[in-house]
Amino acid sequence: MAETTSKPPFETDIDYDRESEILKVLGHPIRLKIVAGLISQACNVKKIWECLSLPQATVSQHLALLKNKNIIVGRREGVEVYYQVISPEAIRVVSALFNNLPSKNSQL
Amino acid sequence: MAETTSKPPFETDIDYDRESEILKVLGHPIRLKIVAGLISQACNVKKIWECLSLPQATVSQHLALLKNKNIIVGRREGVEVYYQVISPEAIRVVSALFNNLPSKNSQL
DNA sequence: AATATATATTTATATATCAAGATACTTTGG
DNA sequence: CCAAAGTATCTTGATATATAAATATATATT
Repeated sequence: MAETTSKPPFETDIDYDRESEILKVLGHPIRLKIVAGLISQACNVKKIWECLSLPQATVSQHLALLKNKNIIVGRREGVEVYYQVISPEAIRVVSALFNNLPSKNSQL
Repeated sequence: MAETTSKPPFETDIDYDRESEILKVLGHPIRLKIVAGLISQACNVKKIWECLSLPQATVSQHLALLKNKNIIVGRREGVEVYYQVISPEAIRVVSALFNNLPSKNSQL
């Protein structure tokens, strides 16, 4: 049944909306820094904004976005919230971008 | 000297602006489709917008952006312009995103 | 309950991006 | 030079985004 034409280079059976959404979220220097950092180790919010010398609210907003897009999750430990990256795509992308071996930090 | 403190997870010696810029450019479904397609084979503009069923102007604008950010280059062949991906980072990122072996389509 | 610390949300404003139609440019053939 | 095909740019209105500032919430300790 059909589909005999030579497969064009522009696929249609990939969720480009979701994939590009991940790239878009990572496509901001602050969020990329945050995610790259969180890949190497989970971290609480205060340490993040102190390390990056950014206003707490700014970091919190970016974290909220990353959380809403299911790139990271936070687990509460007392007063603090520790975030970590849970999106395999995000981990692969960031690793590839920085030319790390994808297995190097592999948490999954 | 100095720098004896345990290296924090948030590096500062990486060009996050440029790296995030690449992700941002790729972070749009149309551009991601275009780049993914162009990675597998260089292509002229008309074929691109025909394949994607998009207005020519829309595709041309996205191509212009990709060109300005040095993700792709076009070479003219008569009336047509053939585009191809030249950014190694973009190739790595897209390959990683789609979980391809990075060496699979490797043109470099 | 009151306070201090950590984190989140809301609001306002400036800026950037998007899609698509209209128009202009470039190259080739006549 | 002119017309046609392929491609690029300009424009406009709609939508999304970034950041700061202020405020709100949650938790732990006293």
